[in-house]
This record gives sequence, C-alpha cells and structure tokens, in this order.
Amino acid sequence: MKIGELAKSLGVSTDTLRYYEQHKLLTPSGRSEAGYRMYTQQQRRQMQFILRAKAVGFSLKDIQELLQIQIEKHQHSCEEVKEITLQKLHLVRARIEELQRFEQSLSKLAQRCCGGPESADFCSILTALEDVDGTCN
Amino acid sequence: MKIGELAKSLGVSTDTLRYYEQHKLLTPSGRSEAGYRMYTQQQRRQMQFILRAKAVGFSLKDIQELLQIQIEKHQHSCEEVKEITLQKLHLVRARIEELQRFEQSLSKLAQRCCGGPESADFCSILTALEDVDGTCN
DNA sequence: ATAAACCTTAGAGTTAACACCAAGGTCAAG
DNA sequence: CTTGACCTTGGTGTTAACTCTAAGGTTTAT
Repeated sequence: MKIGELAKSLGVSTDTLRYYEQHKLLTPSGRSEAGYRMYTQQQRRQMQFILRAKAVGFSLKDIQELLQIQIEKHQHSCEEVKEITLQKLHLVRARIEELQRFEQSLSKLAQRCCGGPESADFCSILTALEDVDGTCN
Repeated sequence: MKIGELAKSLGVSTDTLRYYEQHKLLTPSGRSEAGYRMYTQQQRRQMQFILRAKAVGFSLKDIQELLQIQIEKHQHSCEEVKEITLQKLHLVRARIEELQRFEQSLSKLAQRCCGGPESADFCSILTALEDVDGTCN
C-alpha cells in the first residue's frame, strides 16, 4: 500500500506518516521501483498502535519507548510498561491541578464581574489584577 | 530604576523584561544617558498586573488586550473584560476535560497491569493498545 | 499524449514564552 | 586604574508535533 492509501485509511496526513518515519515510529516495509514508500498490514497495525497510544495521552517520545518494548516483548517486563504509564499519569494529574487552579481563579473573577455595557472604570476583574489585595483566587 | 533592579524586585529575569518590551507588554519610561532602560513605580505596577494575570492563567496575548483596556478604561466596557475572562475559562475547562479523559484511560490501563517483573508478553497495557477491542478507556 | 493525481527530498514555518550567547559599552569600589 | 557587576543589541536555541513549500519525478485515466 502506498503512503496516500495508508494515510487515508487511518485519517492522517502523508506528512504525518513521513514525520513518524523520521522520528523512528513507523518505517515502511520497503520502497517501490519509483522510490515510493510501501506499507503492509503489519505497518498499518503499528500505526494503529501509535494512534491509540496518542489517544490516551502518550507523547510520541513515550510511544517510541512503548514500541521498542512491544517489538521485543519478552526482553521487557510489565513493570517497565506500567512505569511509563504511571509517569504519564502523574504528569497529566499535575497539569490538571494547575489548570484547575486557573479555573478557580478565572471563574471567581468572572462571577464577580457584572459584565455589563458600562465603562470598565470600576471593573472588578481589572481591580483584582491591579491591587495587591485584589482577590485573584 | 534599572532593569536589573526591577527584575530582582519582582523575581523575573532581565530577559523576560526585554521580551515583554518587544511584545508591547511593558515599555520602560525612558533611557538613561548610557542607553539603559529606566523604569518607574508605574511600570512596576504594570508588571505586577502582568504577573497576576499570568498567575490566573491568561496568556501574554490575552494580557496585551487586558492592558490595552486597563490603560484606556473609560473607553471600554466590563463586558469586554468579562468576555476575555470567559473565553479563557472555556478554553481552560476544555483542556481540563481532555486531560481528564487521558487520566481516566491511563489510570484504567495502569490498574489492570500487574506491573510485575515478568515478561511483557501478555502485558495488558500493550494488549489494549494493540487490539481493536483493547479497552483503552 | 496529456492532465490529474500521486509521489519524492530538503528545508522552512508554526506556537509560546522565554533562555542563552557573543561582543562590546558603562559604572562603582577599592 | 582596574576589576567586576551591570547594561546594550542582535541573534540563535528550546519543545512538540506537525504543516507547508518548492521543484521535480511517476502513474493512471481518458
């Protein structure tokens, strides 16, 4: 299968497939006479693995590791795989907490602001950001 | 006050202050004879405004808008300010939801994996990522 | 035979918010 | 008078995951 067919069948761009090749995530099985990249069902499955891993939040760098392990499964342990997963989980949770702090601050600011058409001279949002004691949180 | 003094008093780098100047967030009040940037208390307050806005999750681009409004308050309405705040709030919430989906998937994957020292041949995480019906969510 | 659709490489551009570097000028203290 | 701390500009580097462009070769359908 040529790059365009694989791309279309998975809903990604050909650029993405070439990018993944460059970054050692998916190597075509070979080249046609004209130099075109050729892919088999095996590569298609690997690309699906990549897409599923992306869908659960793994970065391409994580996925590289996971692929390495997947390809040589019996040389690796469950522990390794779980470790990668847990690390990502912690990272995601930390980011969620940071964003939740933002959410708290922003929703409080928004709640206290009348949001009307009057001049912003006494806007509570601006005041909060200006003043030392403006409650931004 | 010179750039280094302002920077130190606010816990930012001089690079940051120059960057903000380039991006129209904070312009020094003038230059000394030697060409050094000079700042007044007014600029210091503006920088604090910027830092507080950053702390609640606004991007520098948002802050540009907010500053514009703050500087010419009576030509703008509360509505505008609240609109910026609400837009950011929606964006933050959307990002949180995306990350929470990641969190769900990752924690389920992690829970089902034994994480032991045995070979990854039958690792449930890898299996989930490989199979069409592998429950990644 | 030619046009449309596909493929190739290499490289630049995108976004955010800085950090870092080089080469040089300035200022205060001892 | 010299050392060290500070300042200047202009430029490059960082991270992630692509996207786009240019200039050209290939295949397929009519």
